[in-house]
Amino acid sequence: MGGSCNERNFNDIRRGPWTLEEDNLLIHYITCHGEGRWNSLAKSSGLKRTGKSCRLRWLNYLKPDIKRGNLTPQEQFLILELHSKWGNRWSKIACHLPGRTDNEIKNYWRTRVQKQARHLKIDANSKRFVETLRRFWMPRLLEKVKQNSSLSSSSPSSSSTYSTSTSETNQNHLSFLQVEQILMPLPSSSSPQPSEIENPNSSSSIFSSDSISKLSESSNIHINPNRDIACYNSSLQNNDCYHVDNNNFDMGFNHLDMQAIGASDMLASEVQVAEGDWMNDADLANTFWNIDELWHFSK
DNA sequence: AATTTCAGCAACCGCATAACA
DNA sequence: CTGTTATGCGGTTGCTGAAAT
Repeated sequence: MGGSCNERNFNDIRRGPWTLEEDNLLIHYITCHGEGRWNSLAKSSGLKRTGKSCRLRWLNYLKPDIKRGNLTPQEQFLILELHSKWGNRWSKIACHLPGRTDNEIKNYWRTRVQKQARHLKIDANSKRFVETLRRFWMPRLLEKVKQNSSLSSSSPSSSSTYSTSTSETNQNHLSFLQVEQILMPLPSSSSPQPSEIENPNSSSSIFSSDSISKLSESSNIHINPNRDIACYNSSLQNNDCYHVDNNNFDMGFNHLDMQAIGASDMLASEVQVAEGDWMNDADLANTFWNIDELWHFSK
């Protein structure tokens, strides 16, 4: 184990950021010989890097199908949902987001999602936080998907967005309808059922076990409009404070007016139904106000 | 304008496990 | 079966650039 350092003088091993020359060397070598056998690749290619380092650079940065740029709302939605199912199984989650690496998803979770949890003063791995995401953040992301979808469909230049599966840029730009299609009807009580949770340490999922792969694969499923989305959209229509920034797919939380949410009886009651334990907590109001702070702290 | 702080991301490290001799 | 090597995964670190002071 860890033979690379034993076999080569430690001083010969380069560390830190990769140079353009190193990248080109690695790309050229893999183009000619294929990937894999990383230790021998590292030696044969002339790179003064460990096999591990070469593998990581290739998989996380140089591989041709790697997608760059901000995560789309669809991708963010998938991450949140899959994480609620599987926890920190980054590579497993990444399997459902073509072109995204486990490292990227992990970074997204740590820098964006956990930041929100910190501001809310909620443990990011807690059921409570997952419920908050489920009630406010994920509907918000779906709303963005919807907005994005309607924009795309109304724009002649992007009319082929969802039919061009080979387009790297648009691979994950599912329409709102497609996202909506994977949503399953909520059970009468939206509290998590133990049988629905693959990871006993994780929290609830509002989706069936295969709905996520359906989302990522964009397959044909009957439409089951989600009650949360409907309620949420309804609340949005009644409040001008909410706005959508279609050019910024970063956390929707940043722009939500939580005073509006806090004033929404519908939302509050929905949450209480869903999560009686913590929402009966006398801290309910404070929680909302903490979320309110969040908007102003974030970004 | 200079300095400090902070967020985001690329890269590294240790461990687990698969593959192989 | 056992030991060794290769690979993959998840946690952590540290660099860089932007924002704040």
